[in-house]
Amino acid sequence: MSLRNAVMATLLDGEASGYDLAKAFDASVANFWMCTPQQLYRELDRMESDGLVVARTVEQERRPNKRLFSLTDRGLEALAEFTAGPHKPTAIRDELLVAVMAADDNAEAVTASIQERKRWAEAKIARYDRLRVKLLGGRTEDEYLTTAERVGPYLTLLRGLSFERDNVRWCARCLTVLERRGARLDAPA
Amino acid sequence: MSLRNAVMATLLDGEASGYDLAKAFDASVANFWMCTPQQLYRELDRMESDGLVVARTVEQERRPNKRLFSLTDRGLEALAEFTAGPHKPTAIRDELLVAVMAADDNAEAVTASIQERKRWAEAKIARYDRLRVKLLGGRTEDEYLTTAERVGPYLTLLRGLSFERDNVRWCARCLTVLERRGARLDAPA
DNA sequence: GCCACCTACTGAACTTGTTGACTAGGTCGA
DNA sequence: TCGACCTAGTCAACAAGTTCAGTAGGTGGC
Repeated sequence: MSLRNAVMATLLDGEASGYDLAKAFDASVANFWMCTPQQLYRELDRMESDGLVVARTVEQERRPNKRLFSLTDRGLEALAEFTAGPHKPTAIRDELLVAVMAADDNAEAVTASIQERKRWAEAKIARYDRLRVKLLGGRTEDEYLTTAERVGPYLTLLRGLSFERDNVRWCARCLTVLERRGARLDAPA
Repeated sequence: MSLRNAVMATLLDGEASGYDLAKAFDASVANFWMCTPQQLYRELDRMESDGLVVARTVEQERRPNKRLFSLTDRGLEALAEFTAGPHKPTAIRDELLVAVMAADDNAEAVTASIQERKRWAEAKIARYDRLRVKLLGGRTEDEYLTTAERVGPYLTLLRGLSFERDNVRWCARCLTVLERRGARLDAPA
C-alpha cells in the first residue's frame, strides 16, 4: 500500500512515464524503496483508477507511445496525509548478511561475496556523487540547502550515500577479520 | 525462498522453537532480515516437510508445548549452497525516507517523525551494545575475533550497530537542515 | 550486417508477506 | 484480584512482490 507514496513523492518532480519512474527508482529511490518495473506499471494503473494520478498519452514516432503520469490534487492530499502519519520501521532484506551470519562454515565463498559487495557499493557511491553534483548545480551545499525549493530528494540522497560508505567500511572490516582467521586456521601457531 | 536461509543461519546456534526464533529475529536478525512470527511458523513447517529441519515436541507443564527445531544434514548442505552462491542486492523499504523525499510540503510533521526515528535508533544502539558485550563475554574484541568459534553473528551485529549510528547522524543532519529552513521561511530576511 | 542494448510497455502465474483474530494457561505488580 | 504482558502457538483472508515471457521498432558499435 505504500509503493504509491514513493511514486507520488517522485512525481513531485513533474510528470513521468512508468519507464521514467523505473529509471528514477533505479537511480536513487531504490535506496529506500526497491521495486521492479512491473510493480510500477501495475501500481500506476491502480493509482489512476483511484484518482491519485492522471495519465496523458503521448504519441511518438519511431518509438512506442508513452503515458505520462502526473499528480492530481487528490494525489497531493494523499501524499500529505502519508507524510503526516506514523511510519513503519525500516525493513531490510540482505542476503549477504545472512551469508555472513553463516560464514564460519564457508569463509572463502563468503569472502568473495563481500568483495563483490564492496566493489558494488563503491560504484554506487560514485553514481550518487555524480547525482549530487548534478542536484547542487554549481551551488555549495550550504547555498543549496538554504535556497533550493526542495531539499527532500537531496536529504534522501545523502542517506543513500552514507549507507553505501558505511557498507564499504563494514566490508573492509569483515575482510580483515576473515582473512586473519583464515591465516590462523592455515597455520595454527 | 530465502527466509529459510536466515532461519537456518540462526539455527546454527542450536535448536530453537518458532517462538525462540521470533525473539532472535527481533533482537538482531531483523537488521538484515525482517519477518513476522507468522512467516516463521509457516516457513518452519515447509522446511520440515522439505527435510531441512527436524522438530521434536517438548511437552511442558503449565505452559503450551513447544516444538524445537534443529538443522538436519540436508539443511546444513542447503545453507552451504546458499552461502556459496550469488546474493541479491540489499532490498530496503523505509517509509520515513519516502516521507522525507516529500518533506518540503509538510516539514513539521516530517520533523517529528525524524525525531522519533532518531530516538528509536538510539534505543536500538543501546540494545545492540548490550548484545555485543554479552557476545564478547569479557574478552576484548580482538581476542574474540581471533579465538571465537563463530564470528558471523558478531559481524552482522556490527553491521546493525553501524547502520543505526549512521541513522542517528543522518537524522541529526536532517533536523538541522529542516530547522534552518523553517526559520528562514518564518522570517525571510 | 549482425548483435546487443534502449524505449515503453503488457500479461499471467506464482511466491511471499501482512493483518487480525483466536486459544489458553502463567506470572507479576498495584 | 484485576489487568497487562509472557509463552507458544494456529488459522484464514488478503495484499504485495517476483519471475518469465512477449511485443516491436530504433540506435550504436565493430
